[in-house]
Amino acid sequence: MDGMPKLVTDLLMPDRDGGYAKGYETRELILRTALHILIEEGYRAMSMRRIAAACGMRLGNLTYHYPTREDLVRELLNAVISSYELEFGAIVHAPGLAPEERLMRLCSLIIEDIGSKKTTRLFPELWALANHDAFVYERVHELYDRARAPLVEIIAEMRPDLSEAHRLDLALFISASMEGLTVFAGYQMPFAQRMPAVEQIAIRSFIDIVRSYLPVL
Amino acid sequence: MDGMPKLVTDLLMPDRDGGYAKGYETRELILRTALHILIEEGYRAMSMRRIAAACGMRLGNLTYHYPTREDLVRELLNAVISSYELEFGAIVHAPGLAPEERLMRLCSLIIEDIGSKKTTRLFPELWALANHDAFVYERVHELYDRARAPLVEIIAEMRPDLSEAHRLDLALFISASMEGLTVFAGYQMPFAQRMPAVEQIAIRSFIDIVRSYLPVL
DNA sequence: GCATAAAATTGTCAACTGTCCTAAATTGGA
DNA sequence: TCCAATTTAGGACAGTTGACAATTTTATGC
Repeated sequence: MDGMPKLVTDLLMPDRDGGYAKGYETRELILRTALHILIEEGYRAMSMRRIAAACGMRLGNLTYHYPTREDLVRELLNAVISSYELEFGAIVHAPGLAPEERLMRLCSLIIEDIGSKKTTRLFPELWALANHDAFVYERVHELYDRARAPLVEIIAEMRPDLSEAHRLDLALFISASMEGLTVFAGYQMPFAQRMPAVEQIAIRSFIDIVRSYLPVL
Repeated sequence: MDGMPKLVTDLLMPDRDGGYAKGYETRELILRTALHILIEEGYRAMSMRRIAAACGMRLGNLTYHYPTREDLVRELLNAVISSYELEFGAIVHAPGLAPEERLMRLCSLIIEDIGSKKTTRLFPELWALANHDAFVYERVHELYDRARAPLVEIIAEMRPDLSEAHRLDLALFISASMEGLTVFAGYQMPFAQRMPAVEQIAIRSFIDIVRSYLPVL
């Protein structure tokens, strides 16, 4: 399809409870196809009929597996976000390394993912949806909470003198800084080629601020 | 409506060429109403009929002023983005101040704007649209180019030793960092209350990195 | 105030949307 | 192998969408 690396597996399907194997495969095809349309053409184009057609199946079959569009969207988000959670859960358990080094590697991984087509295209859609849909809002920020956790841990090692709240502030800034790169240096964005340089700046900046941050009282 | 400050005037209408004053007012009402729906309910809800109804007019009249939905969206984006461009064009012409001080003020203004309901809600929609619409992509990044210009200027004063490309890299990082705050600490976002603390971290971090950045060869 | 350009109304069109229902085909365990 | 559960097909429904055309109403320069 696109690039080969695929940092994050596209979808993490929920466990199959009952039903035939065929149905499970069909549901996976449906969600994968829906995700593809969402990424390539946007949320507006992701209609039930459009998904069914792209799957090569009839509308009736689609609505058999996902009775309403809301059901489909919820399951799609769950599957997509779960795959990111899985990824960030398995990351950076590299003990023995200095916290600075682990911070660098973690940020590198996140920024590399931000440069991927999937993430660059998907997350702006999620951010827009989250502004008008409580379920999406909840699920997206739950993901960010988990992605921030290892960051907070590393910061805690580097700055045991700081309160938990101040560590969170630092993690928030770092997290937000990286996410913001999506729009400017993400996949096919105007400054995608500058990503390596900006990444260096970002990581240097993050280490500096974590080392030197002195909260105002 | 919401908060009173209104950093950026909502819309900058194009000059009226021909037509009655009534028509001009109607077009302004249409775009203002469309923007309101876009912010409150998202792009999907912004249908021609929905806009017409919210304006208290008939669909036929709406399509008289904007024959196609695409026309309306284009004009809306032009008007909205123009108002931001006007804002950032008139900003931070405060000579006599140290560049660090001007950098701080500029970033404060941008971050304050990011915390507003309008910007927090509007820009994620624009980012998502830009991924699937060349016109929106063009217009949004044109806006960012202009918003980055004063940043690059200040960086040039602080770091005359750097090449233009490296100044741009720094400006990109700073710009992206701030935009990223939208999702985490923007209007009604989970960490909106931490915005002041994160802003302090951001600005300290920006000044540090601009002062100390040493590009790799 | 009047004539005319502009604006607004009203109704219609085909295409698309999500949801639902029934019947046929398929799957996979007994 | 057979049969019941599951999956798929196919059609229908009411509602919505963007676009268009004919008509009436309103605004404004002369």
